[in-house]
Amino acid sequence: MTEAVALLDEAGEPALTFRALADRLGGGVGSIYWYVASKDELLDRAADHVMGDVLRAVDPIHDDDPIAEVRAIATTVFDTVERRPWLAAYFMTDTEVQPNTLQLYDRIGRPMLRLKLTARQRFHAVSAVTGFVIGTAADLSQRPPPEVVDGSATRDQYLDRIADDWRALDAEAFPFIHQVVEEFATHDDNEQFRAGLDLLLAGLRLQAGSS
Amino acid sequence: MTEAVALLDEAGEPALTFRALADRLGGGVGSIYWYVASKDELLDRAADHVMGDVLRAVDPIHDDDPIAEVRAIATTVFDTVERRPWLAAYFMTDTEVQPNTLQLYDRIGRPMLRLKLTARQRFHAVSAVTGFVIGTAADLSQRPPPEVVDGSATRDQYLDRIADDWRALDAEAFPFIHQVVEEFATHDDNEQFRAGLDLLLAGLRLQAGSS
DNA sequence: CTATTCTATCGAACAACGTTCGATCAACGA
DNA sequence: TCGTTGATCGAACGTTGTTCGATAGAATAG
Repeated sequence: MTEAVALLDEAGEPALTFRALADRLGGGVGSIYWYVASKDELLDRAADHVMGDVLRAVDPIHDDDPIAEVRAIATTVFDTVERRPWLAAYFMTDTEVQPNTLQLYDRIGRPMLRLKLTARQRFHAVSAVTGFVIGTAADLSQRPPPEVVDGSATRDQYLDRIADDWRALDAEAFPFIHQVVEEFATHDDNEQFRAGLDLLLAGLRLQAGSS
Repeated sequence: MTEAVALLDEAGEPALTFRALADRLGGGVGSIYWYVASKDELLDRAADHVMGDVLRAVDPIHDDDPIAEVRAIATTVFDTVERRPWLAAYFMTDTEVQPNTLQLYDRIGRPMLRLKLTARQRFHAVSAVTGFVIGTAADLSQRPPPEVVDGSATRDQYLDRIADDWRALDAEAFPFIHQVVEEFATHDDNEQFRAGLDLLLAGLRLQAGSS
């Protein structure tokens, strides 16, 4: 059932309509409502289904350095979410129908137990990591512009156009953008995520060291 | 025009429909389409309108310590976005119709110019901060559950119920959750955000110091 | 064996939404 | 006076999520 959902969102988020799903399953529209109560719950369950895969992919990860282990897990989560823009909005929205997500949350926090931190610090650290991973993924793989969807331009062309717009800005009114526009034009999403994550984890390491 | 929009989303996001907005403005439905091309653009512009307020609120902020200045700006942005769950999804989605957002982006990066970093490091740092702020705000002020919307339960009651569910989990299968559930039950969103932001900024300070 | 409940399916119908479109009207310059 | 332009309006269209009663087989009870 949710297998068919996972297949459908590979063809874009707004393509997942109750009627399209019913057709794909060879059933009626109303039947789906026997299994889920609403579309929100459908997407909650679909998101949790994906997190089940992440959970399995993350299972063998181990590192003697707790922070390195968190980093490896976070990177795996990011790679998965970044490929599925719809996922970010339904991550951890209803833990009652998302058991896999709950397990993943615990999995991220487990290495932190080996760090010398207070319970509160640990809670804040894990929340910060998940927030950063999901937030950055949502930010980077944001709703693609119409001209990319209809195929009249590639994603690279779109980004190049933005870079050109930025270059045309006044250097005195926008000193920072003026300086980093070339970085923006040549940036790589994954590298950008890892750089931010490393900043966060460096701060965490500092905190764990000076307890 | 967008003033009316800013008023309407105070009454919830899905309440902003073209018909409701037209009624509020005392005009026709079609008239709105003379000013905006689609609902996406309407929300893009509404988001940018709010960012204009943020920009003004942030203007007088100055601190000799660049990182402290970034912290103050980020906190202001967070406070604004957290109060408006719909905002996160439309932050920096189309800079062509969001001049204020573009200015704000530059404003966040400007103190970083005083840090000893490479252009690439600066770009990554600002992206990390904005991603963290927006992502965490979206995560914390996520779509409220139905029972809170219809007033049959308060937000605190809802969180208490989740905490109870978490307490009922097996301590061996969920060691981390078991340890932090009390922190979750008594947590404060703002404190949680600031703790994560401070981790991120501590990492940044480390990087700037060891250049 | 029969009657009754439960599980599961189905699609017509409803209300609400974003969007399109042609009609309309005032203002203005030629 | 006429045609052009800026601006407004609401009826209409297609799609969406959701509700509902009808239906039929399986299981269970008497």
